[in-house]
Amino acid sequence: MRIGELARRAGVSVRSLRYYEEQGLLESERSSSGQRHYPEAAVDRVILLQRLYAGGLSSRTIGEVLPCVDRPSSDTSEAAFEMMVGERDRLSAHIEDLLRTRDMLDELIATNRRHNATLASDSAR
Amino acid sequence: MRIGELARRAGVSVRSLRYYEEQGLLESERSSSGQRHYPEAAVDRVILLQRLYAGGLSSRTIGEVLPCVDRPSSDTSEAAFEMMVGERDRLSAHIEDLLRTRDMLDELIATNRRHNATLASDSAR
DNA sequence: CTAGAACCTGACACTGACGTCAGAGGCAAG
DNA sequence: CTTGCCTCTGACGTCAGTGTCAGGTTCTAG
Repeated sequence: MRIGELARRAGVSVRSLRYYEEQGLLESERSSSGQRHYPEAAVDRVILLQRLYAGGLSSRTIGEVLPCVDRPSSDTSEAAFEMMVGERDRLSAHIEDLLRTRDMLDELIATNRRHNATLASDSAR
Repeated sequence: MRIGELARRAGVSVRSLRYYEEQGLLESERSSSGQRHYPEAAVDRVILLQRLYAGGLSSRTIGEVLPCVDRPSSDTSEAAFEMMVGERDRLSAHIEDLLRTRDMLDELIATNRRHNATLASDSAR
């Protein structure tokens, strides 16, 4: 398929796909006229990339981790595996932090609700 | 206290504090010579700001939400309260997304471990 | 054949919370 | 008074993924 279809099916912009290729994260075959062509599998690949980006991994980090995805065997660099584990831990810590922030927001919301309820019952008298 | 001490105690840079003030998120009294002075409470205020930033809120959004923190009563704009609830929901969705990403990473890690274990036992024969 | 959609490369714009530097003034200790 | 550290304003730099525009080529439907 060509880049436009891939973009639609993976839910990203054409610009992003070209960027991923530039970063070495997505391959394409070129037709004689220079247009990119992708296999079916590219859709899942792009979705995978999106998920890693969503996890806060940078292009560089994704590039260093991808070998573990493409060839999950011990000939895959040990460093890539360690990197992946490290990113998982970083992500876990980040999630914990976000949970704390959400808890704080929940407390603020509850406090506001209480105040409003109090004022409402006051004015109802 | 002056800006340097506040920065140290709240664990942020001096630059950030000035930025927060510029964004209307942090007040300071100025000495006759123009230096900023802060009360004790500023430490907690800055930590609160950091937590909101950590939650992915922008300066503008934080500014719109702060009234709920400073004056949690119904004279606080309804919009500010809605905004806070909206941000909580956005944050929840974001956390869910990160959890999915972490699950994916865990699967990848498990797959790699299995392959390595397999190869190790093969080579042991 | 032709119009229009899709594609190409290259490059600059953007966002936002800062880092960093310059040049100048402020303040406590010796 | 001076040394050295802190602070001030103002302004430009950064990063990274993506938007967007320009100017040109290619594909496809009719």
